[in-house]
Amino acid sequence: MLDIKYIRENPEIVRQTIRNKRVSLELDTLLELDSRLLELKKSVEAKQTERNANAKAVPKATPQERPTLIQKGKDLSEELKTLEPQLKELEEALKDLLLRVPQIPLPEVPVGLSDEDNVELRREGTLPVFDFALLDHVALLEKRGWAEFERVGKISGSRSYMLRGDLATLEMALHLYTLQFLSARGFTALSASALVRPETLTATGHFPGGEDQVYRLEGHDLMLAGTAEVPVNFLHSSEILDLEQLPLAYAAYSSAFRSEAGSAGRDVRGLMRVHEFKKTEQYIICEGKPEVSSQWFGQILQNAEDLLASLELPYRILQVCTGDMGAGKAQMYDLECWIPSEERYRETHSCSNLQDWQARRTGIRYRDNDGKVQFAHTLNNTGIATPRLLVALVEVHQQSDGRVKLPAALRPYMGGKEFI
RNA sequence: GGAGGGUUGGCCGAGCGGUUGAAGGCAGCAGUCUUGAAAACUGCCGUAGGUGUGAGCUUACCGAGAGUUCGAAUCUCUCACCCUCCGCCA
Repeated sequence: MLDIKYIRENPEIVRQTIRNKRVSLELDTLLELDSRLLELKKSVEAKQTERNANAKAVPKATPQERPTLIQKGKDLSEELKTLEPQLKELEEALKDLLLRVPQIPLPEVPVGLSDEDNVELRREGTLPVFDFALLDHVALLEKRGWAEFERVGKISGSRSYMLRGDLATLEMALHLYTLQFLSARGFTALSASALVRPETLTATGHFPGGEDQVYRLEGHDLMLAGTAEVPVNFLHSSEILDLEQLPLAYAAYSSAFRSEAGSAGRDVRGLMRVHEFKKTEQYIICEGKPEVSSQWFGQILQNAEDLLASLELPYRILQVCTGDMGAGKAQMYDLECWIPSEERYRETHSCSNLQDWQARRTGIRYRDNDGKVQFAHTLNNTGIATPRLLVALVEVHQQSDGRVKLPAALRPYMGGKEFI
């Protein structure tokens, strides 16, 4: 959410952003609604002032004057009963539109229409060379008995899976490793539930717009979040924090649920795109200054890079363009890991700086050194998401005999084994 | 799932249908005193909006929403959450 005052004062910047981010929104409708609301509000408040003054006069009035005052109060109350709902309606309509106004991207963000316009910043790591016929992860997992795919269809339908044996423990090892890795860098580990109220998804910015991506529980006002960003963001909703409490850096492990509506036919096989996965997410709430959040952006990007490097996985970094970045984001980089069987990089991490866009929706504020209440900035980046990362891991580190060589960093978490 | 009790400002806590945006305390800020600090004393000290150069004026908000009333933190209803007991359960 942007400050309505900012929108009033900078309509052209906002208009341009709406265009660049390919958001469907009529800014003029919003501005017109805003001025109508302001006008109506003034007249309602005038009536309210009158009503309050009148009501205050009643107890002081003589018994003779009293009936007149009470009648006047009744009349005012009657008028307000028609005006107030109108006001409320306008307020809600304006809020609906305000929730759709995108965050202004940072100046360096490339303008573009789709993921094709994302800019590759660099590639890291060495691509593996195989002197044998490499297996894709599905073949490898089947060969090693590391997953259930077909049988699971009868349990949970398509895009579901079970990990078996060493791969099941490897998944947990990865998350434990990540949690400890981030804890060592000052993060607070969280094990979060993905079960959330709808308003938490509005607060993050997934709603309005992403409703069809989210599973909802029949008969309950609860949904299954697609990332721990959702519950963690709402942890501090409506709070006014002390400056000393910031930054809050969380490493949050949770299940993540995605309906994958609209991606039928894509990545239907294997572990690449599933309905339920496990993710350890980096989530930052920091002081609401661009230089502070930008520094954190660099830090959580670095954390992810260091994790991937320690897992000995080649990856590349993409600077995501305006058309592909999501309404709330001021800046976004994707990390993509090399998938040997596909001979291409696939997204495993998404690093975002929302600045105050999310904090405004959520009401995450703090008192600055002057005692003024400010909105915080929030950022998030994947730490590790499985099983997608397992795809890269087993494929890159596979051996000719079907074994997988574990990167040294993971061995302590896998009983010291070098191979599985 | 059943029964009961609760939800008030950063925290604790009072609150009769009218002069309460809310006593009192703590914390915080400023000042007096002091070489300095502490103590003591004095003052300030919720959020969001409108309006005004400004002091200020004004509106909303006492878990959320609706209602009764000239007037609601105070009364009624619905919901959410918290606590206690019972049941069930990992």
